[in-house]
Amino acid sequence: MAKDRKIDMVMLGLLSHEDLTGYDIKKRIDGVISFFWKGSFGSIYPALNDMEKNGLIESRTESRGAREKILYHIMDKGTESLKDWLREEQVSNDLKYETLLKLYFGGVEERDITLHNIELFEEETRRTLSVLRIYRDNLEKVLDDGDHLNYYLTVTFGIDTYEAYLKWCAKAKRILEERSEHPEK
Amino acid sequence: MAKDRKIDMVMLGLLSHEDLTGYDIKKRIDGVISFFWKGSFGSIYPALNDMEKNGLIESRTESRGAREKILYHIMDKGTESLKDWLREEQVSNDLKYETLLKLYFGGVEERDITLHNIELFEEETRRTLSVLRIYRDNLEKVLDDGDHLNYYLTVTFGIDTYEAYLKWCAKAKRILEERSEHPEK
DNA sequence: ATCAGCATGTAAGGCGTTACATGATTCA
DNA sequence: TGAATCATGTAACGCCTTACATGCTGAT
Repeated sequence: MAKDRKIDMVMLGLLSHEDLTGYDIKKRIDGVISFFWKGSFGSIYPALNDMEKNGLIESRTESRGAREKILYHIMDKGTESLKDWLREEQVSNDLKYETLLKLYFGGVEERDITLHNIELFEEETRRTLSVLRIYRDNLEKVLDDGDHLNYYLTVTFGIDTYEAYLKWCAKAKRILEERSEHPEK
Repeated sequence: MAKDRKIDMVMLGLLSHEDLTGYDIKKRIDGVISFFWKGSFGSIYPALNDMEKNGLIESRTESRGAREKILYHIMDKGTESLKDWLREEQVSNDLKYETLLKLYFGGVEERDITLHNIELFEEETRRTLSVLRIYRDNLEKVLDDGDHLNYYLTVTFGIDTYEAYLKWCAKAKRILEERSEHPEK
């Protein structure tokens, strides 16, 4: 029955640094975090309400003109909950690579299709990689701050794995092309 | 409203080679496939029924003694559906790395915790890697067959990225340890 | 005999997405 | 004045997991 909603941890993590609105949280998640975790308004707002009911966070309303916004602040119980999660041994890295599914079952179609799908993946990887490198360059300047080191390591994880993806793409394309030119009987 | 249940494609992909029971499918998914896609009985059996209703697959009952098993066979409509999916440009690679979430927000806890979490990830990666290498060694012997090439490329993707993970782990641990010994005030 | 593995399912519930609904503000 | 962005939410629905329920078979 253990509640297992990781979006709560994402939000507590963000709120441990500053007070934010649901909308702010969404924007933050759409940044670097989206590389390894995603979240929509439909999951953010209900989760914020739940967490407030459970005393993990607290809200206050601020108005600028007629417009109101709801800022959330983390409570001690929220910080504890975040720390407990960090200390849990068990993690689930749930990876759903549709690209690999298509690669694995690509044998039912012509080899060109597989090649094309790899190229699509390659382009997408290249795009993400260039974004991650910008994040890294910015983080490198402020590595002295404790939190920034964590951010930096996370971003380099992304860069290193995406570079490995690109190397694999080159190799896979070469193998597929070789086999197309010199098909075994 | 487009049905987007990828487990259908996994099952059609498996059934495109041989007739299988739901139980067989589960076993296959728990093999190499589990590295990039997962499936439980609770998702497999209902999906098989849906696909039969939609004419993508067909079932027949075989009995051995008093025991019955339901074997599924792919129909032309199923093969077409599989091929259409392979030709679709749009893919979603949905990666949820809880490890990276903990790394990113690890700044609220002591550095030891982050280090420990990296070590847990490293061990897990090492375990998976050794399994993937066994798959690769077996596939290398039968590369002449068309489908095996696809399986081989998929497995090498896993190996290459997992090796990159390990390299990153070593680097990250070194950086964290350096910073702990010579902390910047 | 007993236990692991074969074999098929259902029920409850959690998590999440997309689309919808609403309205204010800012900037070109 | 119109579009983009700020801002908060709900409703419907889809997908999946876990746990439960059941019973056969083969090997030790």
